[in-house]
Amino acid sequence: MRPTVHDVASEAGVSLATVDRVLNKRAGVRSATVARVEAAIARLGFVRDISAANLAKQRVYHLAFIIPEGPNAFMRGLEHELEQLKLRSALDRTEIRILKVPPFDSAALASALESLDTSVVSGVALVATESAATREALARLWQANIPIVTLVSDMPGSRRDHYVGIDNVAAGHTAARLIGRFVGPRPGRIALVAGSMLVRDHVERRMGFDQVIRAEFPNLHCLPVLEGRDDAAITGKVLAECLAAAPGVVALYSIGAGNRGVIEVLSGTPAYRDIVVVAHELTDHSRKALRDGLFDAVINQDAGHEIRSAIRLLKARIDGTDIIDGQENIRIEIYLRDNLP
Amino acid sequence: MRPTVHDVASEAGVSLATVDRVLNKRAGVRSATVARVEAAIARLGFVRDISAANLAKQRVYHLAFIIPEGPNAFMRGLEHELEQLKLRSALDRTEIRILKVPPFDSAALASALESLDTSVVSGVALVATESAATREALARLWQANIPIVTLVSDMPGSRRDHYVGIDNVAAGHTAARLIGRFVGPRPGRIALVAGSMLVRDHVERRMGFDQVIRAEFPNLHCLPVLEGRDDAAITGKVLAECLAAAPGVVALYSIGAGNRGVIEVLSGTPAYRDIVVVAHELTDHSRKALRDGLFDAVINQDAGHEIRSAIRLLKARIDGTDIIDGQENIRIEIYLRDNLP
DNA sequence: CTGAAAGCGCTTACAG
DNA sequence: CTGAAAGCGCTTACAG
Repeated sequence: MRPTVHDVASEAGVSLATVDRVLNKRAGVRSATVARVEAAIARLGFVRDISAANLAKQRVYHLAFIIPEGPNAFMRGLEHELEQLKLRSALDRTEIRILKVPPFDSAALASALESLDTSVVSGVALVATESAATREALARLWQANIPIVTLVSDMPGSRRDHYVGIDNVAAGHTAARLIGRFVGPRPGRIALVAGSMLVRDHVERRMGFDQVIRAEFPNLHCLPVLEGRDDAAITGKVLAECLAAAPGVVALYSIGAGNRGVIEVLSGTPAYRDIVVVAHELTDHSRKALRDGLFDAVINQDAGHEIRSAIRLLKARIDGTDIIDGQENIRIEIYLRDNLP
Repeated sequence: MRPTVHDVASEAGVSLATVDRVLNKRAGVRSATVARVEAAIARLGFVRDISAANLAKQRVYHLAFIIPEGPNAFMRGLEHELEQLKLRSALDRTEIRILKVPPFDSAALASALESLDTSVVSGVALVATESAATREALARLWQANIPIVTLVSDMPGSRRDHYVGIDNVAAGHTAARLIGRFVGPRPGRIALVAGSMLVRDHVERRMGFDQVIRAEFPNLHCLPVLEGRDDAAITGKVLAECLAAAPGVVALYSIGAGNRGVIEVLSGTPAYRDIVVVAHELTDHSRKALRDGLFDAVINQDAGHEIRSAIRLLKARIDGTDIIDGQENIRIEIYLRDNLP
């Protein structure tokens, strides 16, 4: 049998209340007593039963998720996963609150962060948009000892405990190799369509893509990046113009969330059907494009996994427990039409 | 506040013990009383707190994992994940027992299953090898109402609750498309190296591979399957003979666990370096081959995910709780040198 | 600075 | 067939 607080108490010759004080690092215990209890804990190899503690405490984890509003299908996917979990959240004493903010708007993000009541919220996950205001808002939470996790889009150097998402430079490398290998030795140009070059993940993917194309596929050449603002209409327009103007485009890398616009343009013109296309994020549209042979590969990060991982990470920091690294590592998933989940 | 057993008891006008009897479907309650309690549960929307129940019960989950012994790196990976979890298993009231059996030996598997004490074990996961004896052994467990999960290798039609692993036909499709696209339009032959054509997963991968090559890549032609018994020396020998005898091999599909033998042969002869290679399972050897450019892609299933999923599925059946489908879906992962985890 | 007692939401003998 | 009381491993007022 595992030792319990009772065992520790009698081993240390103190009461349960005192063991509890030491266990939870509460003030007001003589240091000699603390030492006695800690020695007993070590001797017995005591590990506290978190679910019993949570039961006694009637602990509820109040987690806030801040994600961009708008039509971005991937963000809606994250929201959908959150909603699913909310339905069963009472089961695990978890209260999830979703705050939606305008996309690409760091001021709105900062004020959402400022609106959080640090006496209520026990952990925060956010899709980051960088700015000084965001940084300061995070610093406030940090000072209140509230665990913070960035989701999908990171903010290195800020007060966050973890980043839950993929390595976007490596994702760019991956896209480049797929395109380079699928196109083969023939020469040609590559069209790049991003949402905005102000967003860190798009910049990183593009950078990674460029590196591998330059270094390993000298037959290919990248055109300047088109910015479609993750909007189908704008994306379609700029892409159509680009393809009409630039001959010899053999491949296309869709960096952001503008897949619907890309699909419309490509499926509208028979001559474009041979273009090798690699896009990001598995959605209804990109799945269909993959099945129809319009897209050749889709690079994905699993929204469900990311949400569950963010929750596990926040709870682990709240409880002071360990995590399993492999479980929290978000993979750069490659999908062809054959291995769709 | 969520309703508790106390609320249900007073709502139904019975005692806690009676609520508990109804909740756990224990016999010896008048059906009128059962109805009253069930009505109260429905009216209140009561959902029982499993961790409180487990605390009161002092429940321990006794899970048995049966996996093949021997040098197969993937199986050793599964075992490693299990050992990692055992270190922290006391934390979640889970006792994991690993039984190792000779590979490809259904008689040994069956007797391992027969050795399990149904009064102790609460759930079983096994890497299946098909046979009548295995089937009967599983039927015994099924009769004792013990949840069963097949791992990595399935046994359709047997008494198992779930299969935790990939769709191997789809994995074969995926390998075929990668090879077809990477090779491009030039004609050539494909060497196939499996462990044994008596193992269901290898047969299925091969079948899926063949389907896609025939239907979509008429420039390519599959050679007869070589059987290396998942042994480096045997694999190396048969592959070397095959490549020496058959000219025009442009690609190789390593279906089973014989990657070390494949690597030795390919890296030993400069002329073989251009062969497009797709292999299964990420191990130290296959990672290195990918980085060195010897392998072009590796198809993987995540051993850690599979172990965690098997445990979640068994516990859910034991507790009678729901699962999240997306979380238990094992992906056909594609790795290039760029997206290695 | 420390302890005795009650309670978190369940289950389990034991009595009747 | 049903209920009162104690207990699972922890925490929390309240007293001293």
